[in-house]
Amino acid sequence: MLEFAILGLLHEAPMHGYELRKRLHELLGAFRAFSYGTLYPTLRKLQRGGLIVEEVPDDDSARWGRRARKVYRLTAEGKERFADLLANAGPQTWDDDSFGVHLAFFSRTPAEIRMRILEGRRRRVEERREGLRTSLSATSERIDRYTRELHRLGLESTEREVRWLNELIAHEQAEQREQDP
Amino acid sequence: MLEFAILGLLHEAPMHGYELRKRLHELLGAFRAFSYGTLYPTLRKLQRGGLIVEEVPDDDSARWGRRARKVYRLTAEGKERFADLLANAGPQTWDDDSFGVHLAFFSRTPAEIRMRILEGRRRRVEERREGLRTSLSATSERIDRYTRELHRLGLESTEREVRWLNELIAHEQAEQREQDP
DNA sequence: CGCAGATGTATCGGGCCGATATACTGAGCC
DNA sequence: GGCTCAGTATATCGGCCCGATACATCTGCG
Repeated sequence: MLEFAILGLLHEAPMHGYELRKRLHELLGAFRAFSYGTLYPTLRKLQRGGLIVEEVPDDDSARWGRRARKVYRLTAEGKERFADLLANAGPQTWDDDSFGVHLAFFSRTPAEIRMRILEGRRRRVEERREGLRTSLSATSERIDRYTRELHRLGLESTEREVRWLNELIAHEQAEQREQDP
Repeated sequence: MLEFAILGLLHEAPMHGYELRKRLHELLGAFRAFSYGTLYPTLRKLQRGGLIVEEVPDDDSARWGRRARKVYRLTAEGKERFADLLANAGPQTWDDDSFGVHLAFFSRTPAEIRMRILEGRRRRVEERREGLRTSLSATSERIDRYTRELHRLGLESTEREVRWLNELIAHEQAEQREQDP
């Protein structure tokens, strides 16, 4: 997931680790964090895989004190890999964790993939919603007041997300109709 | 987290792994999964720590084929440990991941700890809400339509959760007043 | 009788987090 | 000039947890 996000962000411009993390936070803030403890190892992994290259700017003015910042730039292979990941819409794509990240790069995602992701996510959230409805309608003595409240909040947010997804899907369809004759 | 949940569930009755997972799912379904890949290693860890004991029922009728189910029972140390964890209300308690689990065992949590957790969680969610408001009000060209939509959904759900927390907190306070003269 | 689906235990590789260490920069203050 | 403090920047390590996978048994259905 972080690999995908890094590749997507470096598409905008070359960046160093700290900056990547800030942009990541800006983009996903509420949904996903990604700590440095994952970021730096992942950068090294991408580097080893030849998807990004590290560049220490020799331009003195671009330097920062005596310490050099490491700037990462996407390679051709990296761009290719990102395109592959963009076109990939599997079941894990609609996980809580992945969905937000994929959405953040939606404007670069092919229209029919966007649709598949949106609909897959909707199915997923609807399933969860039904589970919560069942659990709430059951007059089970097993579930106490607080758990019930938790499920009530869960039900509300799944319902809200389904509505939100429906809006997005409708918008996509409208756009599609504009494109086609 | 899983350690906490297992200890809490075994408080109800001794159980084997599969059953624990089902109860866990019932309790947290929408918020947290906990796969077997975590469950079984954690059970062994708890066993090594002396917090639970494994009991293979010698009663033949309780057996399941030739293969014995392993039933786990809480020890006195385990109960003690769970009580400690219940009384502990630190900043990680109001993480997305932990909060749901803690709430699921709220009826066994001391009232003032419940209050601290609820208020801590509220602060946390309010901070996230403010971040999203800022990001949405900024007329930034950096953020595209889809990311904006994502933030809009995030804002709505944080707002709803704050309201939900306020209700819970009000209810707690009302209960407190009933107790005290 | 056979077979699908639920029950049940277990391992392994890998992703990610939180804590922690280290070091430099710039602004504000006296 | 010298002080502190917040922000910038890179990095490692232990540990939690997930998904995939494997294997075995029981139950109900046709």
